[in-house]
Amino acid sequence: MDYNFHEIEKRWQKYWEDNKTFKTPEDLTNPKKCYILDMFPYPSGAGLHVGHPEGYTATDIFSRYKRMKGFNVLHPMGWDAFGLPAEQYAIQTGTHPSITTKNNCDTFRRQIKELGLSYDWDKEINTTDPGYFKWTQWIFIQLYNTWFDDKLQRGRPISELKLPENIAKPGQKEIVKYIDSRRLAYYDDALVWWCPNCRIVCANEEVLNDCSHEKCGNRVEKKNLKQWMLRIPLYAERLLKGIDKLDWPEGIKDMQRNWIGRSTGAEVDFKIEGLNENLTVFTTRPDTLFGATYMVIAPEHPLTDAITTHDNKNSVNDYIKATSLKSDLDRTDLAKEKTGVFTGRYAINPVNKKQIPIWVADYVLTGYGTGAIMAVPAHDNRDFEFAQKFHLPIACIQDPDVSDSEQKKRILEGKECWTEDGKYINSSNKSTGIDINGMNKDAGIAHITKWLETKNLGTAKVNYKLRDWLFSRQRYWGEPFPVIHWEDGEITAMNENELPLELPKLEKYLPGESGESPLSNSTEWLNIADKNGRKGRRETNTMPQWAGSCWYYLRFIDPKNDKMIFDLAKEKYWMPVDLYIGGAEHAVLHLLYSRFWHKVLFDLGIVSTDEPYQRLFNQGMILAFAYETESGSRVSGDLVEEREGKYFHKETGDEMKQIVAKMSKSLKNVVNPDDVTSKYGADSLRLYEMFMGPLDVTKPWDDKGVKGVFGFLGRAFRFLSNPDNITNGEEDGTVLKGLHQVIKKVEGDIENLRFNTAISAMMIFLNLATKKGKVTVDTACIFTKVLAPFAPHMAEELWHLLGHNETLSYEPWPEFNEEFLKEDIFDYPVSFDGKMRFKIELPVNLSKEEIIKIVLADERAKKWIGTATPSNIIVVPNRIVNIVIKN
RNA sequence: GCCCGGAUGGUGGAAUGGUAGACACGCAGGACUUAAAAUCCUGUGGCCAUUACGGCUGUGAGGGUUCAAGUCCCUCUCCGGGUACCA
Repeated sequence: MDYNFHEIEKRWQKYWEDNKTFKTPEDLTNPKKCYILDMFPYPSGAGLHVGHPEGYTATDIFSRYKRMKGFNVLHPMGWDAFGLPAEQYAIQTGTHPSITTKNNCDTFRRQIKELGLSYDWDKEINTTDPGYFKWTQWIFIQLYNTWFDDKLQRGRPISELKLPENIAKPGQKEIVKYIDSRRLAYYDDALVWWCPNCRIVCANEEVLNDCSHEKCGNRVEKKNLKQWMLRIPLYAERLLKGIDKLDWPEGIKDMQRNWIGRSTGAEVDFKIEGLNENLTVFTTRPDTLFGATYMVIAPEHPLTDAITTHDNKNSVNDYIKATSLKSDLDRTDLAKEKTGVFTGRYAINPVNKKQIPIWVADYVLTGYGTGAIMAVPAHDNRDFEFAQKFHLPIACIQDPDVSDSEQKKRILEGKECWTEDGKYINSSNKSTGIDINGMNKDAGIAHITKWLETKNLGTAKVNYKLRDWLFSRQRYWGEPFPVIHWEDGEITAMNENELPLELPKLEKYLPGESGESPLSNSTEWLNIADKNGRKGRRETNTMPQWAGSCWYYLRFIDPKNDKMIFDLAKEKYWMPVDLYIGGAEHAVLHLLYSRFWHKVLFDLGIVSTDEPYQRLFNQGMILAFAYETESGSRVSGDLVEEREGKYFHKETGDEMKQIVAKMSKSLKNVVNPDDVTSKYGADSLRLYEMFMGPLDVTKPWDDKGVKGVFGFLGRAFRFLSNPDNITNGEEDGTVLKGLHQVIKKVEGDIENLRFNTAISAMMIFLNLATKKGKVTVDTACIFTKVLAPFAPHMAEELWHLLGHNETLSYEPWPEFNEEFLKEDIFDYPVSFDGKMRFKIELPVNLSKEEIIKIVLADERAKKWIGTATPSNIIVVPNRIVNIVIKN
């Protein structure tokens, strides 16, 4: 029978839909549950990309396999549908983003259904649906009403926050200020990039190196806007510790650890000459205080103005202005030369009372530590570079552990920087009574930190790179904040029963005059009054796209619940997510934000687990072939033709080099899954994407490769659908062995997400079976079940042809029998000095001595040994024999 | 600069420290066909032989550990991704 995939796939997709085959079980008593989650897509206007089905197929195989293993499976899909493109389309055409979004979701849903993915469509969610974002807003209110108890290391309701006496006395204003300073969500000024031409706030990535806006080319500037911020650093320690328990790729765990960036050190107070203020720095190397020869503060440091002396005001102000125009990329480029200006003022180094100058430089950032550093040029590369440029003193205080005497001399003279360990020198002072000379780094750090603490000059301190999360956007197409700004300055969160706060319909989607979002144009929506006539204004910022994706996995559990965020019993049953697959681009931001929200919800008793995603896997990007000329310029794919394995430019005739690059419109190398399914079918697309290589590596798409798996599916179908090939009675020994090998291999590979080798094992079995020409009904049924998670449409069809009336989606997964896998004979490779020379078949149960005896008696062994005497013979049972001759 | 990956035939890739190149693509030859497509069969890392189911060589480069290294360790080169000069 021909492999008519069009007909087969259509029929079974309809069957699954009509019968709701993949409906999530309601029975919560089955102890075996598996929650399998994809990173839900942003439904872009371009439709599905071949990158989407890669992860979706992987989770689908896993889901189908787990159902056959008797698990209750939750496998949902939805849309992360707030976002910029729909808003920009609205600005251009006036089409409401909800219309664009709906159309895009319809396309995505159709395309996904055509891939035969076993989602429970009753669980579909959409982040732009008021029934969904009602609860996103609700979570925001929870964050707003939560503070972090440092002692207990957990979030607690704001009502449980005790007021210190000195706060309670002065009055209501002080109390509000104090409480606001402890909330996880707060409202404050923050700097953002602003394009005066487009009247719009720009993301970092939209700002080019020369500070121009990539869309219009005009110069952008920094602007202070009121923004909502989330205090994620309070959870830094919890987020860091939680990583250890997770079954995630080590590389991703490392990236999260580095992002949180815990470092231990000390805060040290420096007296400022002529000011009644201290300059506090954070340092990981308090041991190098004796080498601190100057200080640097960030241009934005709150004391910059006070510190700068009259004579230096102009140069410092000019410098601050210049810095504000630099892009982050510019400022953080290490290759760029260091810049800075002297403030005219000095601080006093607490360990030796020496006067050291205070400079302003943009290599010190205001967001990290205290925004000020003590500079130790002899032992820090950046400080060294800066000191050399501005001729600041360099004092070496460590005798370096180097053998090269020339290098040692240079370091001791302050002509080279030394950042490794060494015994301290020049590190004692009689008046302060401190002496660490002769000590090594660890002892030095401990000693000085203790000294600072006893003298009240500093404290041991843990610092994190993780910064407060800027949580608002000046956009229309996002979740409105459920808060009201009252005319008297009070900010209140809306009541739960007033949610959701929906977006108003607008005539125009252009942003407001002063950088406010388009929502500021909707006066009717914007202005409200309370029952006492107090006037208030709604928040015009909206939430970032992260908001909806931070918690969507929770809503999938109970998406239609309009009374609660979800049913608690259902949450308890399904959480945590057992397998989460998506792109590595979310390694830090989404996954960290989401863990943060989850931990807050856990602290508030809303969710039952401390972590949301137990097992995570990142799929690799799918690239495509592209072509470039000898000089390296890339050429659109439709201008290139292949002749005899080489590639030529259609117009110039030049030979082109085939390279691998990201799919892009400009290279015309985007592969559309619809084209593949119409030509080869969904099962072939699924199988190819899994057969291309390991799931986690980036790999190039090759249309020719689809033919390979298409051929395999065709052979399998033609062989198994032909009754002449299916027999009754006993199965042949080699076929039976091959069958149990493939069951075992596929099972292990699915558990470890190694689908490429699982597919190759199935190919090997099919090659074996077709060579034999006949298999029994049992064998055919078992192989069909093994194939089912990968090529579900064809498997259902074969299952039906083999005489079954029900779907095989819930048929028990076949069990392999070790008995059939046992070997009597092993073909030993015999190697000499590690090089394999010949093979010899031996019974598996021979002793090492017997094996040596037989091997040495073999003519081929005699030839290789010659006149030499083997010095050693290694026998690894059922693996190898190695005869050592040399020496 | 720093962090995380990676480098194996013409191509995608396989290989618990134990036979390098499974499986597939491509290519070559053959069968079927008037022909082509489809399908099936055979071969296929390179070099030397082809009298031998012979030899030599081979996993980015160079060292090391080991009876044995694609795999472990060190140094280097190149490529991909991330990036916030983190004091």
